[in-house]
Amino acid sequence: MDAQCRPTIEVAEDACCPSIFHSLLDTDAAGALARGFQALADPARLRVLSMLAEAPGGEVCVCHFVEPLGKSQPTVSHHLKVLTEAGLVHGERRGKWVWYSLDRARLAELRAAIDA
Amino acid sequence: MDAQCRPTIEVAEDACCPSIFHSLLDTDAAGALARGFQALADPARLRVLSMLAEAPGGEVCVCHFVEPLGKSQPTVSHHLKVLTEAGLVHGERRGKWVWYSLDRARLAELRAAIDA
DNA sequence: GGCTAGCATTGAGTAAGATCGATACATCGA
DNA sequence: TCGATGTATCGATCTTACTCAATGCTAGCC
Repeated sequence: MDAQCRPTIEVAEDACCPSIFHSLLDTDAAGALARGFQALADPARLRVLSMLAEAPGGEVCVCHFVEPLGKSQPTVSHHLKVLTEAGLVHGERRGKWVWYSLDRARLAELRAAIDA
Repeated sequence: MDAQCRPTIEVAEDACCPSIFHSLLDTDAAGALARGFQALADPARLRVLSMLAEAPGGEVCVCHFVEPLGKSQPTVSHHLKVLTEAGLVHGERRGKWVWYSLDRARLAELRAAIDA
């Protein structure tokens, strides 16, 4: 930090102080957002979301994920759990099968956050 | 996989085959997207982006990040490098200082990807 | 009940990421 | 040239995440 280190445009002296940044995105909000993006930060999970977005009926049975993803069944189940805990998808059991669908509202939240 | 496992809405028998999903989001595209979201998946980096978005002049000197983030200088430098390699920011040296600014086009790419 | 099939959980191994102290590099002023 | 300051890199440590084999649980069928 240095008195000569300030934005190139003219601003009030007080405005070039770190304190003005403290309230922009508080630690809790940043953490919550980061957990959401963390759920998107895996190729397999992105492909799961892609499959759900394009699926007829908007839902996909777990058994339909395994072969296209090229991952073991436990690994697929793990990724679906991560997405579920992030609020991005939710599953519903029907007999022997579990069907997953997108939570588009939660996705919209993350998309909106990028604007900030 | 089971013959009785198909979407609840009526579709052609052939449509309920994993092969229709193979081309939705290929492995390379998913990997590139995942790296972008991985860069967003950290509270400190989100706060960096927030500070850049709100800063007068659209740029912030490195020295202005350290105290608000509550991280050591090497850690801040590391996060700025991650953001730079993800194409989300870029830095410019001016004398002793390095100023960082947002790459809003890259951010828009990630935002658009959530729609897919 | 016993069997099979679909899915979730556990445990272990490996890889990747966050953090910081020490240090190197770059720039500026004396 | 030398010292001071801002930033980046290195090395080490610690935590977190991905992956799969083994196992457990649930639902349907005989």
